[in-house]
Amino acid sequence: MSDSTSPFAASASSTVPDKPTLDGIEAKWSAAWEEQGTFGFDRSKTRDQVYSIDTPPPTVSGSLHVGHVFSYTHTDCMARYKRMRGFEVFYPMGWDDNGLPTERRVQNYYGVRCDPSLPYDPDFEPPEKPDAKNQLPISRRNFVALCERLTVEDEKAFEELWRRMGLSVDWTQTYQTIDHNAQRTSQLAFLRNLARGEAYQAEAPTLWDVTFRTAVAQAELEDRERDSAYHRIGFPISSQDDPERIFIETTRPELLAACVALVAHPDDERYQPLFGSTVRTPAFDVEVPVVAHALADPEKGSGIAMICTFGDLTDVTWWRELQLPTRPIIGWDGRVIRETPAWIATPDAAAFYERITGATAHTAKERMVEILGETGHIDGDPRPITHPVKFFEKGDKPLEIVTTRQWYITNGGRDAELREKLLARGRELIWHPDHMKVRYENWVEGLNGDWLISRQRFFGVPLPLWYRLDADANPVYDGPLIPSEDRLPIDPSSDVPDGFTEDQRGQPGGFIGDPDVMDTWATSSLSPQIAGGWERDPDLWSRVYPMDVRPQAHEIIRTWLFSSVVRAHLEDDCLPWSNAAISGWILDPDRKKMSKSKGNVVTPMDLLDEYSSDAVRYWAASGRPGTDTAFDIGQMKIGRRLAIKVLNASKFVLSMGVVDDVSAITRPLDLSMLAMLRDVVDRATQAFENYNYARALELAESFFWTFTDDYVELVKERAYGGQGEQAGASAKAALSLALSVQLRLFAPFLPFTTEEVWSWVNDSSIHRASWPQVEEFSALPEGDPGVLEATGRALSGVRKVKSEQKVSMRARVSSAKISGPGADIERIRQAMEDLAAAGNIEGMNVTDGSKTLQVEAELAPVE
RNA sequence: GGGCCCAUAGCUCAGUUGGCUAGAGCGCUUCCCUUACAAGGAAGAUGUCAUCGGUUCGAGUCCGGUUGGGCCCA
Repeated sequence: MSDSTSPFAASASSTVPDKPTLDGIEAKWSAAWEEQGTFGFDRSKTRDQVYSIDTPPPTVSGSLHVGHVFSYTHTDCMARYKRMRGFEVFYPMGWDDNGLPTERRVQNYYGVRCDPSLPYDPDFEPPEKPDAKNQLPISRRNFVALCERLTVEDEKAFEELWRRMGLSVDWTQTYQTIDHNAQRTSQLAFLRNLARGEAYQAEAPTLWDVTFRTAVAQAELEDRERDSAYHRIGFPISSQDDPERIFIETTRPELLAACVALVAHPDDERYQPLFGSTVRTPAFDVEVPVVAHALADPEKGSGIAMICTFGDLTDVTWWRELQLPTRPIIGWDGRVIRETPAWIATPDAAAFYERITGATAHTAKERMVEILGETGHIDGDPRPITHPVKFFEKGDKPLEIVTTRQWYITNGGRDAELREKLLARGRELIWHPDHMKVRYENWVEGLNGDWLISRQRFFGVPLPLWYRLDADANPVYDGPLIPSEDRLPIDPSSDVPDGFTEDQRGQPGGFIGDPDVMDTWATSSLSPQIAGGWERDPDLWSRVYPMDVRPQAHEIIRTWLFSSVVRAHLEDDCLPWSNAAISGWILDPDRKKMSKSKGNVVTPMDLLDEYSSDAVRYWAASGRPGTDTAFDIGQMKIGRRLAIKVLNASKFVLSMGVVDDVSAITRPLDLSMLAMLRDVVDRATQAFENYNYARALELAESFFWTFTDDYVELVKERAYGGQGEQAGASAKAALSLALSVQLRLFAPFLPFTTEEVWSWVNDSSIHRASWPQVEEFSALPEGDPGVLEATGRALSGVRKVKSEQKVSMRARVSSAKISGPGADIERIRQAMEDLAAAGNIEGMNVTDGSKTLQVEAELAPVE
């Protein structure tokens, strides 16, 4: 850390280049930082000296886009600020390769698909000419190996971008969400949840994606508006002598065979007489009761609905609360189950069922409508409607609801007391911006079940469990077999539980492994534990946890943020971090969210090449926390201009010679400029403390323009020695201090440019220098900020005359008359020599009089 | 349907706990090669602070309604 009384380290000899440039500085300095270990984490520091960041691991199989540059710059600005404040910054980097996006990418890239029934082929090589349409089935282990192979490539591209952007990450602290440590941590945390009764398995209706053939959690759902149609279907009333029929309207006639009841609102007078009686399902002739429930909407359709196993989540509620039977007809492949169900009893009914068996939901619907038409049970034409349908956020077929055995972790969705505690955690967390807290609260309050963590996928962390097989080789789900913690991570499909041998796998009296992997969020929710060395490196863990900040985007508050809070609360009864910094989105110029599917994404590396990393960072850092920001090339151009200006202004100041004796600063104009700068330091620091890096940048930038446009112009002649040695020393000392402070104010935003300049006069990195403090100004006599402000306005007045006369700014002014309010005039008088020099004014008359500042100037005749 | 955020110059946005004549940059106009900077610099023009009402000595700012936009949840 530099001596705070000295603007620059005196030891370094000044090496100011003739023509400073931004070209190549990214490569130069990222290599230097790597070599010098500038951002290495010093683990001798204790928790109170550390600022730890729970870095978002990017999905490496996704494409790099400008949104990455945007939000990661925000975090890096905070990291660099905290580092300069003297904190030891723990800034690891993770790669999120675990999960479905990687699987899909591997399928397309190599033209393969995973078939877990196939044996491992140690000599397998992927096809040379992948055919995405005709994918080659391979074993799970081969498939996972390809996933790992591809993610290594993807990670290189990300790391290259991060380094080029200047993220001050400690590159020795990296992790992958699928690596050995992440698997061990996820499995260990799960076993701890299991031991405490927070993880449990249940046979329950489960949202199911038929394409990926996996269960989906509430957090992964999204509603999509879809065209559909109400089909009006008549149900005969059971009593023999009643020819009347009850008409329901349904969008899912294909589930008629799964119907278990009809339901109407208890207050609905039309249907009250029917409650307690039964009707018969058309075609299938199954007797079902007519029941009452408040969730039935009298306004919807005919006001009476059929309850099926399971058409939607309301069906699940009715089924649970009214204790209705289970009659599933949709299988895990999304097709009608081939075996005729027991409740389809008559030969006619069985023949009808035969016509829909094996069909997709879509086809079954068409056939069912046909059947009902033939039997005269359908009334009129379908009535088109649009309605919201539940989808897996990564899927493209409507979800089905099937009953399966799955693992869950408690998250307050079924436990009011836990929910209240998690809501309290949300209030305890400091949100940036504050209003994002509401997203969390809305989500937690709306939970309607526990967290389903089983996923029927391949590239993920396996559930670390086996089940005993009974004498008939059927699994005994009670009392799963659990590995000891020191064996983790395990893969139950190849590892063997204690007390068994491999040849007992699948045999009567033997065992089988749980075939499922965990939800990716079950791993990602442990990113602080994975990066911070939980149960692996207690020393590190004690220095970094709970962490200081989780930076992330707002659309994953319900997933990543919430699940992380759940894990930390359950495991350590604490928040995983004290702050959440929520970044906004990048919008294209039409104010649409930028996304790959819209084809409006810009390749970040090209931007960095064109405008320089600091310029792009400047644009990113001007996006306030939580605020969506327009993608704006114009801002990058300004950033580039600012960076070049910093180089040139620094070259000027440093070529004057560094004067690091603050006692030499005596002139009112110099003290005025420094008084303004002192205030900027104070306010920029406060802004950073509130995570408002954008405000800090704005303050620094705004001062810098005043500094270069007015102050430097005013003192230039004096600094060159035009007013004697003492006056010159005051200017030079003020310039030196101001430059040193401003470089450090800009360092979090323009790390390359400021480091380049710093290196001309320092041996050590600016990024380990101390953040400017108001104490650096405390040895100075008090300055009046108004002197520079008023004198600057007077200088502008002189320039205006020259501009209007269309002459050069160097043109001589033979006489200038400046009048204005007494206070302004008093201030201008204190810098009159500088003003005369900057304006090239020979005779100046300064009088107190007019209400506003007036400048008249007479140009000297051109010789 | 419930909730949150936003609306300021042609564009992108600042505007702190209410306080003098509402700011910056881009773009535009007119100029200037000046010993830090032509990838630069100077000067200039540009506003019904979405709208209606309220509180106040005073509202871009606080409160309520309306309109428009975005997002989250159902």
